[in-house]
Amino acid sequence: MRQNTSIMVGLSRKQREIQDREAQILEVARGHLLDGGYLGLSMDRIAAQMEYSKGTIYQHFRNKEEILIALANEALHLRTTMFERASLFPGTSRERVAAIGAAAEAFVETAPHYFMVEQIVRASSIWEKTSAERQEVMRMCERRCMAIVGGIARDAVAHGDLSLPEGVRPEEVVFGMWSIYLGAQTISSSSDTLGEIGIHSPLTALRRGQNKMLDGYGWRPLSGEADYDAHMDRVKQELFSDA
Amino acid sequence: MRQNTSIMVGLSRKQREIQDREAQILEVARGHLLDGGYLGLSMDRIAAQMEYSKGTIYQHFRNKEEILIALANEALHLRTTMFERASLFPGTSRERVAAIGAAAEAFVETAPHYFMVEQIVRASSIWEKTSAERQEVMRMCERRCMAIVGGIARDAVAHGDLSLPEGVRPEEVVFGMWSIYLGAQTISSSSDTLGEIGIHSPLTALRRGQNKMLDGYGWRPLSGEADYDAHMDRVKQELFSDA
Amino acid sequence: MRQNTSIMVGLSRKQREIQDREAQILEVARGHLLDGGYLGLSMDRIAAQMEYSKGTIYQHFRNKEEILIALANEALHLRTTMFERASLFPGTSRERVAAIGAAAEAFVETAPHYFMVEQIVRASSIWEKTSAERQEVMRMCERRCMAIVGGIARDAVAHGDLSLPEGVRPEEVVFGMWSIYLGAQTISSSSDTLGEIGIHSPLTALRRGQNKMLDGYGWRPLSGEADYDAHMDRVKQELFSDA
Amino acid sequence: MRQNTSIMVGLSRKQREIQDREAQILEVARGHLLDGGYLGLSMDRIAAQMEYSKGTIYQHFRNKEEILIALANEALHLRTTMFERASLFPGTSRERVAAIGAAAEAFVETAPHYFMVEQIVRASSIWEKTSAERQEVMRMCERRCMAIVGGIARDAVAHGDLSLPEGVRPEEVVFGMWSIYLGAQTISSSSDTLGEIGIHSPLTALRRGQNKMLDGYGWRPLSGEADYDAHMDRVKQELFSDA
DNA sequence: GATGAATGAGGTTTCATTCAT
DNA sequence: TATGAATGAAACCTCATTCAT
Repeated sequence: MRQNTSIMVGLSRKQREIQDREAQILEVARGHLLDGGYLGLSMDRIAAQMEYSKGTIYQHFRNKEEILIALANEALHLRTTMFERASLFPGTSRERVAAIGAAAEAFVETAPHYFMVEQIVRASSIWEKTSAERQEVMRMCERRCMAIVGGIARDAVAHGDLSLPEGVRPEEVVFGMWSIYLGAQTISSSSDTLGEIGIHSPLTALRRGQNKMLDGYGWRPLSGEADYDAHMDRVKQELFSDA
Repeated sequence: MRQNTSIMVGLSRKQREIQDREAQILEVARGHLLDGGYLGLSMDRIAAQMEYSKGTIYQHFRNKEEILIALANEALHLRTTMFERASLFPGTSRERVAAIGAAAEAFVETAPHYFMVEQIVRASSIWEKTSAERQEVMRMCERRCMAIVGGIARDAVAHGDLSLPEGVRPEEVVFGMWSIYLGAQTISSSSDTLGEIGIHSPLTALRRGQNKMLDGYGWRPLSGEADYDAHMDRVKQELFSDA
Repeated sequence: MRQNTSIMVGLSRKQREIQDREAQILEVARGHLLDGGYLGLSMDRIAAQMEYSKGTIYQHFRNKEEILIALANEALHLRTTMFERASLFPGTSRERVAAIGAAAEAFVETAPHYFMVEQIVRASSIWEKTSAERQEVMRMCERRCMAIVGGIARDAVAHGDLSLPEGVRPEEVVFGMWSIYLGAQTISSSSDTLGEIGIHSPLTALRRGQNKMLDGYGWRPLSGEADYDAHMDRVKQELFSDA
Repeated sequence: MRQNTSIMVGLSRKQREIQDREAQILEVARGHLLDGGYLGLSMDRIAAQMEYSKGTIYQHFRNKEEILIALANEALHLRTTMFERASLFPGTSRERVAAIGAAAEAFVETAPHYFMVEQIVRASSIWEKTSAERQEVMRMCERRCMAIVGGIARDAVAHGDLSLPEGVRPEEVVFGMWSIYLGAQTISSSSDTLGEIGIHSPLTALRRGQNKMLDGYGWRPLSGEADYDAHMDRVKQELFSDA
């Protein structure tokens, strides 16, 4: 998360403190966002909790939205990183998409605040106030994620694991995965009565639903049903259990 | 949309006026919500546009959140109604689920504000302020929607159109559909650069993705690929073109 | 000053109170402006002193600048009224311009805050934030003042008291008077060491300077030097001693 | 404009640098003042534009007001210099006063920022915060200007070009000129609708008004009306066209 | 029942100034 | 001597909510 560790080598204590301050602010902001949503995020509150003055906060972030965007950047950064690691997990193309799924699960589980940030940013109409350069970073990350997963799909096509009908682009398959994951995770995180309507294990449901979709597309499956779960749990365990 | 017309039979003129006013308030609120998000919703603004006083608004809704919940109720009500109509569309079980998909599409297309309301309510942490009774209405509607689509899946199982593996409940399939629709519609409505990342027709992608998933589950398909589109467009045309 | 007295007839006590509140706010604002200049004017301070809440102030004036403009309106209103009264003072045309001068003096003496308001408004770059309609009121008053004094000059020309050279419009003479009065009063109110540089009676100097200018233009003079002072003092006494 | 060049002779390089920096600060401040008024002047902004740190600025000027005063000093200095040059222009006493008028015009035209600075300093209630010694410099300059123009008037009296009535001091005539110039220039710079109220050439009006006043005082005139304009334009051309 | 003035906490933002490094 | 992070008071403004008429 502390993405600038390398830059910090060789700085004086004071300089390090300053570098850290930005990260601290974001940490606090993250907390507020988590238990208050967008409205829970307030410069006043951040300053109060940090025991810094409001002015100090403003020296790091020109306005509230910049904080939100910075958090979103961090979120996308983390997601991208996790997707990248997952995409390199050795195995068949089907195992590699599954690994991405595992990464998506791990993302929500280990960094629920970041998932929330993404949701809020998606919903808010804060884009006007935001500096163009930060916006660009966001779009870049989105493209990157798409590229990673899209690349696996293209590999699958190239290796003959997946043969798409005329006029269907690999990105479309990715869109399907993206949708089902986003939808399922949104529902899971916002509904507390899933059990009542018969969904006892959203995670199982999500995994199976997504596998069935890929099966439907004709993506060469693993040998047995249970293999998916085993594989995904292994990916989570090996790649993301520390985070 | 004036969903309570039937309730109003037998009320005095005065009582009808009151009922109407409530509907008017919600109408205005809906507009504000649409072009300003949650922050665009303000009691002052509603009162101003309605040419009623703030006090009057408060006589109908104890606080702002109540308005939001009322809107959410309307939204769910509409969705439920649309799903019900769709579920009655004659045809095979596979045609009937497809009809539900068509209803979900029509819902977003004809009532984007309601879709937005649902999103906002899902994201907000307003639940504490809300009267328990209104919350209950919301849950009821959710259950209802699930029951409708779940019913189709059970029918499919009963008719041998769909045979689920051991341990898989029909609700799980519905959860898959729900996820993919919610995810795809969320992405579509919040990202303006889908084209850039290779998704040129989100609707096509959504329909195919969902169909592939149902195929994957082994739900007896329609005879040809093109049939789905034709069928869904027909459902939208016949059932929801007026809304 | 309380320019809407007539409107207030027939209003309930409560309604009168409300009407008055606006006037009270302006009164307080006037005070702050007087001993703190533009920077001394603050919504918070007004609210504090009035023992009303900030919100209440904002219900009367959308922003700080509106208060300033309202004060400027009052100022111009008063000035216009005083000029009108002066212009009707019976006598020769030369006596009537002199009466205007007397009015200008009386204005600064009896309402120094309003003079200050005019100065501040003239200097500030607040014009963008201001509602167009209020701006128009200001321009109207300016035009009105010019018309009153210009009218006297035209009368003088018509009666043969003043014969202007080819190409000189009566408004030009008014501009001269306006300039000399504005300049002299500005200097007087902002310099506390005039004595040191040899100006022991700015008022005398102003009166004589302006008279000499009108003499220079060939405006038919009063019979003797001392007459001007006597006349102007009389005008001030008779028309403006109460204000 | 760099008024302290002469002072700088004999200083070490270091000392010169410091002197220069002070001048640079003022240059930047002048710009900000011009397009933002008093509120446009901010230590942060100055530091940012100078690429020096705020602390450094504070080493030169104890506070913001000191900067303002320094600018006012520069303004008065320039005005004094211009008046001095004008006062030395050869010719009759009437031509020399006219030359002062020309200088006053040139001042506003070539250094509108300084005119603005004078206005701001005159209006603001910043006097308490200012160091006494700087204030004294300001007063000195004011006295100096008065002395220059007053000297011309005294010369005129001495040469029999002007005979003032009993009890009228030459300074009074100067006060008249000062007033009319300050007033006319203030109006011109702050009113954008002079045309609408019949003042099409404020400069012409100002020149004539002031001439008529001096005529009224009996100051020996030039031979013809047009001579004034010609003379003043010549003074501006010869003495101030470079500035 | 309707009104809308009043409330006042809460929010964002700016800026002159200080001070440890 | 230069720096610029930190300060914190103070400004502007908004808005959900209450309550006397």
